[in-house]
Amino acid sequence: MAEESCHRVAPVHTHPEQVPVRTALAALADPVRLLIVRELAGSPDWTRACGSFRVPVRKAALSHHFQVLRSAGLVEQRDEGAKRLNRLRREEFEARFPGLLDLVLREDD
Amino acid sequence: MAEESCHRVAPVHTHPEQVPVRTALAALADPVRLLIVRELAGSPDWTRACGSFRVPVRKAALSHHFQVLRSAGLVEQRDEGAKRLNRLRREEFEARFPGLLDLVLREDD
DNA sequence: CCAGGTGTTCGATGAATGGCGAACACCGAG
DNA sequence: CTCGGTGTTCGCCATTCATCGAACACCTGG
Repeated sequence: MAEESCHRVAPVHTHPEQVPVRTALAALADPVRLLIVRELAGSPDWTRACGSFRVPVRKAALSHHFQVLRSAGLVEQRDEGAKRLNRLRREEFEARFPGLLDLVLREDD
Repeated sequence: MAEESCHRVAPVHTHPEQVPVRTALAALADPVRLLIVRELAGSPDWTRACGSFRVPVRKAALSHHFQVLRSAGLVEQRDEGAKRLNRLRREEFEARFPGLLDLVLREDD
């Protein structure tokens, strides 16, 4: 019945199309998540593991933030060996919330 | 020294230009405030008093939400007799956060 | 197989947020 | 002036949220 071999449980994703506006706004309203999204926007897809971001929180909190970002349709994750690589869902998110991503990326604040 | 006559203290406003993105996003991420903004968007300027909105909270909470909306540069208020009339700061907010207002107004969710 | 690195999950905790009623302040109508 | 309506402020309470350390699971390199 198993689709693939005996790998660890894949992360649960939500497609931007299914995301309510409030969820997207709330996800982007947090300082740490904003850091992650911006840093991720400046890196090629699938080049950043979760632990590679320069954020002022520890692993547990970081893991929680990635859960929120997945639920908001902002981040996609894939397991690569021991690491979990990330990708910003630019196109899909832009299609669902036009201009929103640009808005938070073009900020210094 | 008084600018006008002996009126009650005017509400404190923040211009959208001075509003950090996080503040704007957080303000719009609340269900009640979203109701207010949407209802306000469907009414002409200065035609809606605070108490005239169909929201599921009482006066005290409502007053709090308007405080948040003012701080986020979303709403402007003016005293007219005993009532406090409201206006959605469409132009200014749009200039500061292009597309954001349209995004939350074009939603059914 | 073992060790080290990566990430998740599980309570616990403290802070922030949103809600309420009550009390107060202000205005216009009578 | 008194009253009813409008809105703010003040405690107080409940819920949510971000954070942590510790324990666990998984993968890779030796």
